Amino acid sequence: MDKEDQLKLDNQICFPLYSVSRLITKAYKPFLEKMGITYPQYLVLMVLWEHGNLSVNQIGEKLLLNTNTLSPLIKRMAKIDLLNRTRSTEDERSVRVELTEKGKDLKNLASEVPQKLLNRLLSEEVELTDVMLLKNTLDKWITDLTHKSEIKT
Amino acid sequence: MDKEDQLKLDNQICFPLYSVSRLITKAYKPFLEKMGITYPQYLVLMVLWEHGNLSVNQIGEKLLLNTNTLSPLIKRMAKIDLLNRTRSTEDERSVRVELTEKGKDLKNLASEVPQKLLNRLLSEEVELTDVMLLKNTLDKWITDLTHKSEIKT
DNA sequence: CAAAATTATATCGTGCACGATGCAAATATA
DNA sequence: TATATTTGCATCGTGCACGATATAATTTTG
Repeated sequence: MDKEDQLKLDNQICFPLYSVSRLITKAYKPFLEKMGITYPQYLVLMVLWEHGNLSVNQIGEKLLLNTNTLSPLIKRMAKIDLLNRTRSTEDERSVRVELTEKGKDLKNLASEVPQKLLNRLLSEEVELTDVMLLKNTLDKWITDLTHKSEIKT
Repeated sequence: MDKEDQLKLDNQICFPLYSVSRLITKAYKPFLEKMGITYPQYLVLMVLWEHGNLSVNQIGEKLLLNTNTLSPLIKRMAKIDLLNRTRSTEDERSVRVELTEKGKDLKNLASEVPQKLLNRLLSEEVELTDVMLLKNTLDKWITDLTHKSEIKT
């Protein structure tokens, strides 16, 4: 593959990754809308369901997000009564995030989501082929990388 | 895998996809900053380099983006003199997007990017393991899907 | 112990994404 | 041909992402 080809859209790992990521997020949307939440909010809930109360920072570590994204996000979630924010007493810098009953209850609704998503994708040919395309690009890309790193060592 | 496990972060295809996509975009950043562009702007340029002048709509088809995203994006690119926007004379609704000399010249700089990115990722253990994690999740996920669709038919 | 460095969170500005809506040009239809 | 529909683009509002910066609390260091 020459430099010209490498500049083509499908040959750069980033584009399939970027578009499939958006596609899958969109596939989640109808289910999340029923729960009244967005996709990043769903991620925060999943972390809290799994690990219990955490600080803003700890949530960020799990999701690879900084506070400049998380702070407003968590505040919006507090506004719709999914969680409470309280300053820690031992460390006044730290904000403890705690699920409300409403936040905890959503887990029941959410537990159906992964299955429903799979079923939905099975009936949507387009999305599935895009996912397969990503898989192929990713595989090729990883083969490339491994090959290169072997040469280096 | 029961419903409880399915709700865990790493078992939902969306999260690795979402975080690796952001990770890779971030890896592109230093290279794109030298060119004075963002990642979505880089995508638009790649499309135009490959296909020549296109309408806003045609660009959207390649990138899977609607005009509510593309219109402002392309206007920003026009502002920094990467391209020109002209209403088509045959069809007054259509806007033709045409690279400026500056936009065309950027291709030379860009042609180095894919190689440099690979090298960068080879030296960044963290990002690489995340990519591998995505690959594994994706593989497992696709196996699941194929299995399910076989049962259905 | 006081000054410096670190840490946890928050705010600001910019640029996406995207659903909803609007509008004018082009096309289809009665 | 008048009307309805479709098409191409744009705008608006909301919610992320994220670099840069700020601030207060805590910890480290001289």
